[in-house]
Amino acid sequence: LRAFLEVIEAPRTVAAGVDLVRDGSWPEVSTCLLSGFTFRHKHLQNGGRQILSFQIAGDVPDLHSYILKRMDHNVTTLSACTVGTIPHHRLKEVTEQYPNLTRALWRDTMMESAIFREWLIGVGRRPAIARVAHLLCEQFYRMRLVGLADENSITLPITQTDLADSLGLSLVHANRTLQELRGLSLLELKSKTLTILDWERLKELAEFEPSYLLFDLKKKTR
Amino acid sequence: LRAFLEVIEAPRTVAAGVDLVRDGSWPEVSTCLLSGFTFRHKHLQNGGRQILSFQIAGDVPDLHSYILKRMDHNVTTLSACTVGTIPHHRLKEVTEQYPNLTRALWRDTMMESAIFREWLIGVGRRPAIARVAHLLCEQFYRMRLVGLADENSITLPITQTDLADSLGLSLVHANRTLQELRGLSLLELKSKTLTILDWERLKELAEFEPSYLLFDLKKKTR
DNA sequence: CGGCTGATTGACAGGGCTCAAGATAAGTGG
DNA sequence: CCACTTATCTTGAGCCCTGTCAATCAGCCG
Repeated sequence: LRAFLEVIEAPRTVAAGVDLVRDGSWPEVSTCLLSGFTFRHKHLQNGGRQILSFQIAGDVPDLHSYILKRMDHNVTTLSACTVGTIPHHRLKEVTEQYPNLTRALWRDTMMESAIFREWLIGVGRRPAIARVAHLLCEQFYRMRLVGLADENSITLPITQTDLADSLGLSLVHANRTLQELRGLSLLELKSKTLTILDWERLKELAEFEPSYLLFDLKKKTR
Repeated sequence: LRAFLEVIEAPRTVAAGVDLVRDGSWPEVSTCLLSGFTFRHKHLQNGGRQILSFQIAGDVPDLHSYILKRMDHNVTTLSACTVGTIPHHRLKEVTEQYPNLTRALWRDTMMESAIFREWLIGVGRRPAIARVAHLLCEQFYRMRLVGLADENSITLPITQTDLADSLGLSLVHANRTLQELRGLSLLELKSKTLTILDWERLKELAEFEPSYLLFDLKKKTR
């Protein structure tokens, strides 16, 4: 871990809405997100956009450019962020030296893969309300895991447009679905803050089963 | 690579429709698919099923149980298969010894991740016909890459039910969409064989851009 | 020749989309 | 701190893509 921290160069701040990496590019460095939010997304020919995932502090949103070389989507800041740069050649050095570090990064890739699978399940088979609920559960849970949550709320600078583009919904429908969740007194999402009002019922509605976010823990929390 | 092949134990044949690994289990071994087809999938409470990906010869469908320990979905044979077993402890030995092998496996994980992203884009933002077309393009292309394709056809033992569950469609709609593609003379899918009739038009309809399936190739084929 | 699994069809309903305006909130320059 | 601009959020209306329900056909196998 120490070795990994060593290869992070030059932390800098970036404003919201800035592309960190572009679709189709061949980066020589990866980026470690130290604070703030970023998201991956891709634009389609028909003008649509699909958001693929959100990253929080500690994530390396474009780690895969180290392995796959070519970016197949964009990474953009959702809020103002602090990011550090990791040159690929340095990454190569430390991963060859520390197999444990490699395994940790690989695990990170695996967990992200698990999140993709969960999203796919949602977009493919869950009705809109469960989809929205699930995404918000996931976000809350992940941030709680790394200590970025208050008792029952998190900072979440996601607009309804972003939500819609993440879940394969239209903006209008995302809005109405959110209103429905609000009407059920399950949660509140306004001014960049998500507040969970009834975790148990929300979890049930979303069919949220957080084990995919945990690593090697036979015991589940909450 | 040689080291990797060494750790594959006891190849055996498995009939179609058999679960290789179950959701929620904690396997001690992974499986290498030597011939045939498998797929990952997960069942939902409401009776629905989402297929997450298909594997072909050479893939390790449950590699991630080595890293994440717990399976968060099932892996089932789609056809009769030959599979080899890889004990996790052996995998640990060789990956610690050969960083290049680790990188190759990691890359495999990354590429699968890229495929998940592509599926997510499809299910989230593409209309049914493009979704079906895209999946079939992908399957054809991948099999061609590893030499499992004829000039313009591949063996593909996918039922329409499977197709529907992969793409977040209903069986009925999958059927009609397939008929539409057939009507456009773009492809043919019957008796476990997919035949591409007009690759260019199909590719265009699907917005299929195969670069996400390639590794470190600046030049694209076809 | 029954018994299955898989493919098709028809009819009908509904969840979610599109179009089009407004209403709010947030951000900015002066 | 205000006027103005822009981003976000809401609403209403109408329709269409896709789902559900229910049968009917077709192919394969013992």
